Amino acid sequence: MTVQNKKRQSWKQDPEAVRSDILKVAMAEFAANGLSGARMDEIASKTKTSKRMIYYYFGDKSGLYRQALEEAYREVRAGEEKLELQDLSPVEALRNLVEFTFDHHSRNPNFIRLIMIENIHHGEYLEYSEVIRNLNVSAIDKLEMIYRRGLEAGVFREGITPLQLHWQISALSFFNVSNRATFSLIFGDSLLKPEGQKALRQQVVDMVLRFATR
Amino acid sequence: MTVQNKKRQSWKQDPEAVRSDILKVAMAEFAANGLSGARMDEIASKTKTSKRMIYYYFGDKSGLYRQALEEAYREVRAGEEKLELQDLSPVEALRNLVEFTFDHHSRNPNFIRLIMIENIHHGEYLEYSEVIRNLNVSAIDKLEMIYRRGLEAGVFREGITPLQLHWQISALSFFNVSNRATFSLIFGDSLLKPEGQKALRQQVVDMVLRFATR
Amino acid sequence: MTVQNKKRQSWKQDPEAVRSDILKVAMAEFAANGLSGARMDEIASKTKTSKRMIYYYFGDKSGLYRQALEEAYREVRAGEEKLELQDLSPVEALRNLVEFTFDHHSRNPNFIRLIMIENIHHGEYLEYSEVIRNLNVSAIDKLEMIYRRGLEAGVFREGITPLQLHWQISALSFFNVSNRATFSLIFGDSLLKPEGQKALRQQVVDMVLRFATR
Amino acid sequence: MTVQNKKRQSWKQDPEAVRSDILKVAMAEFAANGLSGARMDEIASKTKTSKRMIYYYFGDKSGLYRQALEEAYREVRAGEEKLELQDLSPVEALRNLVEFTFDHHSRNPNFIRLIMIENIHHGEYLEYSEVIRNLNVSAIDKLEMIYRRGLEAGVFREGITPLQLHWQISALSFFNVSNRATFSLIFGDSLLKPEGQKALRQQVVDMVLRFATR
DNA sequence: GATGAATGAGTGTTCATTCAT
DNA sequence: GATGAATGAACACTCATTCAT
Repeated sequence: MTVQNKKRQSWKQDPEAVRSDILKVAMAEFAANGLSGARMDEIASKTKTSKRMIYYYFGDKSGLYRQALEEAYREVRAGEEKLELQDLSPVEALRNLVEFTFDHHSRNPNFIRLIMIENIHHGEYLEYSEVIRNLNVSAIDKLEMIYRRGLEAGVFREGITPLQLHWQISALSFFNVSNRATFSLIFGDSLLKPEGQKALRQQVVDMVLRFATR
Repeated sequence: MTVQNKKRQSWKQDPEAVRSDILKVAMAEFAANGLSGARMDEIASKTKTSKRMIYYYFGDKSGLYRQALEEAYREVRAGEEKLELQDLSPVEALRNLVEFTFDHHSRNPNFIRLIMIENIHHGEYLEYSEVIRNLNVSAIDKLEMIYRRGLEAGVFREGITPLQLHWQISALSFFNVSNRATFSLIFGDSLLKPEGQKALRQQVVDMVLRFATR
Repeated sequence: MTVQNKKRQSWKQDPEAVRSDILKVAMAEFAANGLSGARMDEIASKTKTSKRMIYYYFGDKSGLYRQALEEAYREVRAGEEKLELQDLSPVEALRNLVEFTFDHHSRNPNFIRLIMIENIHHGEYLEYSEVIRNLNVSAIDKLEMIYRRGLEAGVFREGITPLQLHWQISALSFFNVSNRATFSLIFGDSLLKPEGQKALRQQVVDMVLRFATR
Repeated sequence: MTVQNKKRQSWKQDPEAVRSDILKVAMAEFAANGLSGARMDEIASKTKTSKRMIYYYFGDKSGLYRQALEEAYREVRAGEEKLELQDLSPVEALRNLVEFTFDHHSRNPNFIRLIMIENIHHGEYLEYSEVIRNLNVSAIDKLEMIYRRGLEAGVFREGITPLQLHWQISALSFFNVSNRATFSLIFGDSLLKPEGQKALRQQVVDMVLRFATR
């Protein structure tokens, strides 16, 4: 029995594993090279299965890309679900949420890159995906609750919406990953080093708290 | 005389105009489709000249992309030069700078998109461009001066570097353009409408000022 | 069923036949026009398959050229293997080898032309081919044996190496094909006509034997 | 006055120098890269003048190539004219002629390469050149005289024509240069080193003399 | 379900040559 | 005569996708 046969056999009769293997590879390739930059041959060769299976399961390149994007959202949001904030004071809950978001984005650069790529494509693939929109309300729900509790406790000021707060936290956390390449080329990598990141993180938290509190 | 002749004749022997025409088209095409997504044929057809001339002046696709990116930086930085802040109080100067950056990014989505694309490519084309790095110190210089004056006047707090301040202003202004597609698909377009943008702009200014002042 | 379908179907799923068909065409085209002179489109159109398959099997033009060159060497050396000399006296064996070489080169002008072309390219494609170097020792081996036997029998003189002998036989046999065009243009085609060739062949044999014998 | 102006001025009003400069560059480029391999831009840039002048003087690429080939023949034949053989014995004269031819080819590899290239092109450019055919009779004339004197003196044997003798001398001298690349790749460079060349030269002379003499 | 072979439309690039000044 | 700019046809090569077994 050849090596190829072995490889083939180990995946036989487990379609879900095949799908998942392909998706994992596709996410990495699309994140690394963009939609038009990624190569189907390259994706196939890094897969445990064959090109035929990609088309079998995902239809075409667009389909694969869209599902890779959905999978990326799913994974990231699954991570967010674990965050427990209800037992904290509003200020502490907000602090935790900001820190978590900052760290989370930082640890998932491929996710950030996929979102960048999707924005380059004007969100046209996200548009046809019913899966994704549902995944994102939770982020707002959490903020909604924290903000309401903070208002009631008199520690947050009025005139801010949870969506705006989410926008600001996202902006500061997203940019930290998305623009690393150009920013460090122009201004050096001092902000990318551990100490630089630690300071930025601290300031981002500080910034949001100062903004939200009275 | 055919249409082609007309087109040809009107540009003959004006190399700078030809170069500039090509660059303008290339910036738009690369911004719209990315590096691998953009088509040389498409760029050429939107040009007043021919594909052959693109190669004559820019060598290859990478060369055209790199110079389009450089040109984008040049144009944007040229806009920034006009900002006059020295006669304003530190707080007003900072407010003006933030407002200007926010508006400027908002008015130049193609510039933002080119930077996103370059980040997707890990900054590898910016890396070989000596032109660009020099263009960006002015942004920091302005902040340096404002921050120092604010410190001396006792209105700004210590422990912040101009580079960090620049990072934060950039993050909030950049994200507002870069992530419009995905953000509005997920959370609706309320923040993109004129009132939404007006509020965000106000909050970004507020955020930075609260962060920098005592 | 269209002509294209017919053509396609008859070759489907027989990779070795496809490869071989391409190589045969490529050898002829490169021999006729040189490396830069040959056209991939022309090669493809003379093939039973498509241009795309050439790239599938051979990578690029250089790869096709290199493998065509290798194949040419292989075919020619395969022909040489059939030569049986061990039962002949040293003089007769040498005579046979010279005659064979002269005739063989004469019957394989495309092989000669490919070698000319490769020399024009400074042997740079042969350099990266491990295949070829191994194919050529047999020619020397044969001469080695003949020469040694001739020395022992006292019919050959000392002071000649098999490699030198091979060089001389090759020179006279190679030039006869390689320089036909210019030589006949300048001096007429008397040496190319059957009688001219017969005389030259006789003289080449004579020359080598006089040189090698006491 | 710019450097370019200077360059231009120095050649003004000297068309023959311009022609000659172009031809020299063209010979080298065609010899190095072949007819289709050579680039008009490359030739022009190595010239002291411009591309326009090449087309002005030589019409097109073919014309330039043909005249470069003619010039190469002219230069080489001019060298041969200097050979004085009438005061030598027939055997010494023949020895000198062989040695001279061997050395001459060895010292003019570009000439050899141009002839190889022209043979690759089936001599089609030489065909249209009246210049060249006249240049080559002298080589035969010399041999004619030597051979006749040798016959009369009883030192050369009958049954050989001067053209055949020229063919043999040419073959051995030409191959020594033309096939260096492939021969040394396959069999090592021992025959190309000074000692190897010295021995070959000696053997070529030996070979021709043994062949021609009784 | 699995694999290498096959496809055609397109994609970036190059070349000899000519034009305008 | 001299020069940089311009041209279009051709050229090598690539890609997502499908077929045969």
